[in-house]
Amino acid sequence: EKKKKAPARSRSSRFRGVTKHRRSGRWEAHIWVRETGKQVYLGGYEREDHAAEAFDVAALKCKGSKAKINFEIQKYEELLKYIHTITLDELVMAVRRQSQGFARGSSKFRGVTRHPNGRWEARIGMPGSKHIYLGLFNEEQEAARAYDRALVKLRGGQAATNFSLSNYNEQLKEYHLDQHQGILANSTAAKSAAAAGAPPLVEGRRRQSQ
DNA sequence: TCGCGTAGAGTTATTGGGCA
DNA sequence: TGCCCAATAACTCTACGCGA
Repeated sequence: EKKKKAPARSRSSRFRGVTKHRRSGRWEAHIWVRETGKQVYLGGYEREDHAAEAFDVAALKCKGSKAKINFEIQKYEELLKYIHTITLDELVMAVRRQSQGFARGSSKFRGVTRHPNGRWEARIGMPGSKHIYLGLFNEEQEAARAYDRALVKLRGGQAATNFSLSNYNEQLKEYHLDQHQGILANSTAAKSAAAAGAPPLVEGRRRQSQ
């Protein structure tokens, strides 16, 4: 659980929905989506006005022509026709693709990077700037699948995989098994048994992991 | 060539100020 | 008072490069 204190706010940009990134110094656009109750990231930009435009487009999709935007609505007349034909998610992805941030990465898959030797390296990030190395692959897709499998094992249904989650039923089962065993291992009974020198409730699993 | 460490950047989650 | 939104901390991903 994160506990933070935010200092007194002062707007970093003259544009609505635009903020300056603390570390990179680049401009980012965000919008609050009432339907989901969540803030949506719209991408990182070199120019403040480009970020403002990204916000405007998303605001027009969310709130229609009544939205409070940074520029004149006439600027988006052509875009408005297109905006109505797609979902908010699609719009957000399209906007992000146009941001500089989306261009990072030599692979089109998450968790996959190109090694200097031309092969594809898969690795998965862990809290505390740690990473799990998953291996080198000749095919980009292979590396992406390796990443997906590892991610599903770690996060289950919450994993943001490259391919459909239905491809990873085995890993999902393993994840649920781990969750269940974790609950057992953390239970009061298990703790008191462990304190008394009793063997763990899930010995088979422990042996497997060693 | 492989495996890994690390810095820097992108993304998400959370907090709290401000306004209706 | 509650919601919207800006700010920012934390997390995650990727590029780069180095040693085995």
